[in-house]
Amino acid sequence: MPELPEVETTLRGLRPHLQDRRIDAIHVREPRLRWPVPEQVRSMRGARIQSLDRRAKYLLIGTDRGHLIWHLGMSGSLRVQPAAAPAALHEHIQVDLDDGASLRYRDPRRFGSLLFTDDEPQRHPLIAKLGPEPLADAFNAEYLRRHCRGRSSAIKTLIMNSHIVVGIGNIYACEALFLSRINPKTAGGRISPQRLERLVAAIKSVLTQAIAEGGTTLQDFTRADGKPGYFRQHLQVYGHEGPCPACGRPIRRITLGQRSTFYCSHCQR
DNA sequence: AAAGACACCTGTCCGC
DNA sequence: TGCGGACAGGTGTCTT
Repeated sequence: MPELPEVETTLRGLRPHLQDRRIDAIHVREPRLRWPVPEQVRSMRGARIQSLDRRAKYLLIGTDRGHLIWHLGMSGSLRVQPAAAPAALHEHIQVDLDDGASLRYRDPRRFGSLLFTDDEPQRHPLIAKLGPEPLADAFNAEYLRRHCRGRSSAIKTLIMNSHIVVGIGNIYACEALFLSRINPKTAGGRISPQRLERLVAAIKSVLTQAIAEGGTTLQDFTRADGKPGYFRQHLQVYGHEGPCPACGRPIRRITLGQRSTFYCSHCQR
């Protein structure tokens, strides 16, 4: 479900509720997530939350006893509710705080994960080899060119590859390619530096706007306060099969790397 | 090394 | 109303 803007929205919503709180209890109702929830998580009772950060689509919760590393997968969401509120369906984890509130993790498909590390989170095997953040200066046209050079993969799969750049999922990959007028199927190695420059700018632009709108709610994404994100109304091609907003010809839907891909074959070349 | 398929799991929607 | 199939915001792992 969540791409970078949705995770960032979640982070910003959670921070004021979690910062400096003590963990009074952790209920793991269903440990069978993408990886089994480790035993150390259950023993975090009494830990003090000191920091809340994001790396790629991972939420990093720092405490005086180590870090929780939380990924929302396709269908995961985190919300703050009173500790006494009943658990919803598929609400697998509940973290009770010392102010009577609680953090609730709901994830119907269980593709998400909750991990623990007592090391620096950026050294965790899942995080250590990730590419740069898309909104950081390190992600620029020269960087992208280096990683596209000589590659036959479709540009869409390259920008969705977290070892090249993190945080770009199916929605924003489609949108950024539309904005930069690049056909998603084009081999990365056959795109000019000028067009890669446009693509980088489009990626930064669409992600920044989506964060400002609180992310995209398609079905069930909610922010920490339960409200939806409002970027959906700005989507130009994702989920659309009607007329292209630029030229009026039909938006095409194809499959690339086993993912639905929406684009305009007239505007995007 | 790179590219592509597959796996994980549940819910929803659509056509018959 | 029920059933089968396609599809869904992610990503590590396996095979070529």
